[in-house]
Amino acid sequence: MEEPRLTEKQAAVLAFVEEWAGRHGVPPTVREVAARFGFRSPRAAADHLDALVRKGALRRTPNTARGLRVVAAADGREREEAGVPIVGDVAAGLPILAVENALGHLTLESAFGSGDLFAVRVRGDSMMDYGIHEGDFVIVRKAPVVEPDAIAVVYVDGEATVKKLRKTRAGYELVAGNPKYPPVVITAETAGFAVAGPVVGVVRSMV
Amino acid sequence: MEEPRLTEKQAAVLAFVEEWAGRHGVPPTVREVAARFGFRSPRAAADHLDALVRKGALRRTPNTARGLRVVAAADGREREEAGVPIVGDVAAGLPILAVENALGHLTLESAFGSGDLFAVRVRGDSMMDYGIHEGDFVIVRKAPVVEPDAIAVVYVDGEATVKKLRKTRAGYELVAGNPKYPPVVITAETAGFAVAGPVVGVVRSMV
DNA sequence: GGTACTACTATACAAATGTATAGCATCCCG
DNA sequence: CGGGATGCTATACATTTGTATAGTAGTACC
Repeated sequence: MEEPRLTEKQAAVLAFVEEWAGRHGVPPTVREVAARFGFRSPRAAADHLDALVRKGALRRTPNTARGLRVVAAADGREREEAGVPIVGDVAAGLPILAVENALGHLTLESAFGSGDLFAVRVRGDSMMDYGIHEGDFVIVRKAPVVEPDAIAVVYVDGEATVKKLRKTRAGYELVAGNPKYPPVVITAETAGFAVAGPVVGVVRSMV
Repeated sequence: MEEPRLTEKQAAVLAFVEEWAGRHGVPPTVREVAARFGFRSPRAAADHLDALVRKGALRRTPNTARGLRVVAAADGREREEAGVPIVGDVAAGLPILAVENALGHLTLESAFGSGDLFAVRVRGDSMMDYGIHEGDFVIVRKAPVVEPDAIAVVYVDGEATVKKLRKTRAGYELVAGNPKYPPVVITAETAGFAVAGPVVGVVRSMV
């Protein structure tokens, strides 16, 4: 089954389709391919896609939005162990492309420990200054007490929030990571206050 | 038991989206969801999808064909429960302590897609303004091309860095997320320049 | 009794998107 | 030399598809 070789342009289109699909969860449209390569006509992109189908690298579903499917990966690679390989630091020269050089594998478990964890999604910008943004997942370890000045998820009046927990004589002070929001004072009398646990990590998906 | 984060119907819709995406390579359209459940109006399906988004189980790209993305697997109950349970948003009252009410499970794969990923640890404060801090793990999808203005890992002169990639006529401009660092101009002549791939996520461990 | 959420029907619009038609230019191969 | 593949521009449909508007009904909750 000698598939005809792909031209440079076709390979580039195929790589783009793969990348887009991975990034967005859905393959690109004909016009999105055209836009990426600066084509002024969707026909140009469609031509390439059709060529890739003809050569067996791609499959298309007619009359279907984003009806693309990569059959042959541009660089036949395999999926191995769980997690994501850690290949080094960015800022020091390193041979990233060689996955063999992986320093280890990053998994949620390895990164955050295997305690009693849960995740919540952050809404709002109240923790911006601590690098926690809207849409981030915050990983919390279930625990009734936290260290002083730890960032934690707490319940106040039945509502859950992420805040920096500062211990005071009377109780706690909940400090936001954004000057827009004033601290909240918690005393023994404050109803509906409870500590869910410290934030042990943040996961942000930018896909 | 009457605190199910997802209703039965919503869970069914989520499961269908997952299944369809697996079988067809692309997520279903609103109307395809409607057809599956016998809805006579696309609105009914859209309602469910929106509800799933609101509850954090799904993500949608507006005005985009098949712009669905499953964030939290629906079948975490009966299959392997890898990852960390997602229990909701912080800022809305929610019964976090009951893990049974989980919206799904957060794994690196579900969060970042299933491409060819690797992780690197960030050094320095050059991407501070984009919420990427020293010590963070940056998740990168191996790809030779990235979208305009994407944050990506690139090699310059054998050294790897995270930067915002801005396309220029002559080549690229590498913009740091910190005014302290001036942009780096890349032309065709620049030696040792290569794109590792776009940053698709950030993982920060604060343990 | 009112409000909110779920769960739909029905209709319609506008944007997103695949596809068709018609050319033009280059390059390789027999 | 001629034909085929490549690689495009330009324009125009016809669907496909997301979304908006307007209702109806049941349930839960306070």
